[in-house]
Amino acid sequence: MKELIINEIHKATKLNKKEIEKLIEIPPLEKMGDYAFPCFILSKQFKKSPKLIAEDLKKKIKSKDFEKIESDGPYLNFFINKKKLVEKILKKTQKKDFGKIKNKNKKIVVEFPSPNTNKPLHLGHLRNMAIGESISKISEFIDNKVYRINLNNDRGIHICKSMIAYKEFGKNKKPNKKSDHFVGDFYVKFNELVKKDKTYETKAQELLQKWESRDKETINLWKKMNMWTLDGFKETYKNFNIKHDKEYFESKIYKKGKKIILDGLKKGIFEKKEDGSIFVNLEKEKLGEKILLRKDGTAVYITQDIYLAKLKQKEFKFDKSFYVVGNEQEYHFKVLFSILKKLGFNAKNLKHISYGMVELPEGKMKSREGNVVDADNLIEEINKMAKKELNSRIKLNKKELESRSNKISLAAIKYFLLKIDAKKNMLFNPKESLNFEGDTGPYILYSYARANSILKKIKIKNKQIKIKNLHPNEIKLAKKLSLFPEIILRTYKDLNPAHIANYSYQLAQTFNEFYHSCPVINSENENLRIELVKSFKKVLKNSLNLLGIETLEEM
RNA sequence: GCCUCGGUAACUCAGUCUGGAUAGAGUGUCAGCCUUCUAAGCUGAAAGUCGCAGGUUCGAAUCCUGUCCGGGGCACCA
Repeated sequence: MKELIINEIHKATKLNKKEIEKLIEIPPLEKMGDYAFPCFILSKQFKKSPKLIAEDLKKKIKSKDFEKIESDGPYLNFFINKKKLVEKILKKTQKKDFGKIKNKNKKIVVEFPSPNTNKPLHLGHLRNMAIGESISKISEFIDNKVYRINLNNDRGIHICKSMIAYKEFGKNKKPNKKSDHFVGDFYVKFNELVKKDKTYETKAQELLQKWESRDKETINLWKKMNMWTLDGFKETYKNFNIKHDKEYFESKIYKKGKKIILDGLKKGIFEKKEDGSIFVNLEKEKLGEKILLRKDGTAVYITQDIYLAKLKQKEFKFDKSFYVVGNEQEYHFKVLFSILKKLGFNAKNLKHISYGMVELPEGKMKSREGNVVDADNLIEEINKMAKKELNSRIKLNKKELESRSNKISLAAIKYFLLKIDAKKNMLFNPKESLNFEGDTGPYILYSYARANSILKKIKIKNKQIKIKNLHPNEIKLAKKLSLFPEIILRTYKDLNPAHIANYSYQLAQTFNEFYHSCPVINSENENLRIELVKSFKKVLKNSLNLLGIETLEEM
């Protein structure tokens, strides 16, 4: 359709086709037509006002392929045959691979959420996981092979802090609650202790040294507490529907990478200071100098990340590697990628998927002080809300209630976390953030269930579609459906799931308008509407799937 | 100080990449709609100096410059 318009304008104006394509736009209002060509650009060439040009063009272009062409001020508006359009869209949307971008066939590693193992996961991790999972799903949709991996930050001073508090107050107790929460309580406890008595800071440092010298008692406690935390994480991942293909542990790799640095030194990529420490000069990249090996020869954090990048390359032979990590580490990744580039790595294939913090009305979340929105508690709370809603409308057996409330609550949380542009900080107001009405996950699920409900009630009839008069909301729905591929393209380009989230909502909203204005069963356009509903279900299910959200046939 | 990301309705956010017609949603407020496919819904109303000031352009929320406010970063921490 668009090609036709381009050709006609080309014939009439001699503008080159690519330029015309760029100029053509979709008018803001339905009554202004389906496509518009703004004529401002021609006013110099023809030495006439754009308004007159639009009128002239209208006379010149007389194509039977359009319903009508109108000049509206400086715009030339094209009205295309709606019946043909809707038929075309239906055909397209019902193809199996609608929206897919094929033959990419790349291997992609996605790393998330890489938690510290001294406290349970919080809302920030949920945002991380929602984004990580969605990016993975989108990559898979583009026909890539995706490996989800996780790097556990299971050593270091923060771990020792929880350990100190446990030694002091734990009395060798075993967890009497979800085990990662049990460990996290000691982390909070430590920070209370340190406020009163600064020597605890030193004690933690000493414990870290003991740990590094492989002191048996320390290692055993560390193993025990880490296991508790990791067990807890496993349960949270499961509840949030996250699975990893591989887990890495910082404790196993933190000393590695030394050889890479020494080789780099030999090749002159890195430099040595007088005190013996090795650093990289990134002044050219405006990133300053970065130490890679301490003067005593030990590795720093970035050293292991250099090693891990190489290890991942060896193990997965990836074409692309995504790091889903908060925006406070943007500098770290800039430095990391620059170093890897110097080492001959194809750094273009590495990408930090940066996202903003989740803030509370009172400000930043602080695990240290315990004022965080805990991941498990939140999931449970929202689940309760969903159950209450369900119980108020319908009687269900326990299993079905569990299954539905589970999907609804996860949809609510994931949609809430994904609908906001990943790079932006977002606000979580516990009192009002997660309701089930309006721009929410449950609203979208509801529209899907309604669509299903229609299809359940139809009797099978002849499939031939005869379109009588089209209702504006039928056209609107069809047009919205047809946008799916470009949304996918944009999402993949920006690696930002928010585009799909917003599209899903708009699609659901458009469907609900259609639902109210266009009864399906026994209507004049019944067969057409059935096909529209089918397409809607298909496209919405795909969209939600890309957000890691499961649909419900009934709600 | 330097780097970076934000600032759009009372609140939470789209729209900025790729400039275009009357700047859109949701929440909240107010007013309607359930003997008809699920009211977690729909319709309507009120609500906006698009932080501010310049510039580019026929045209700027969108591009450029400056500036103010807020977040984050600039470790031989992780």
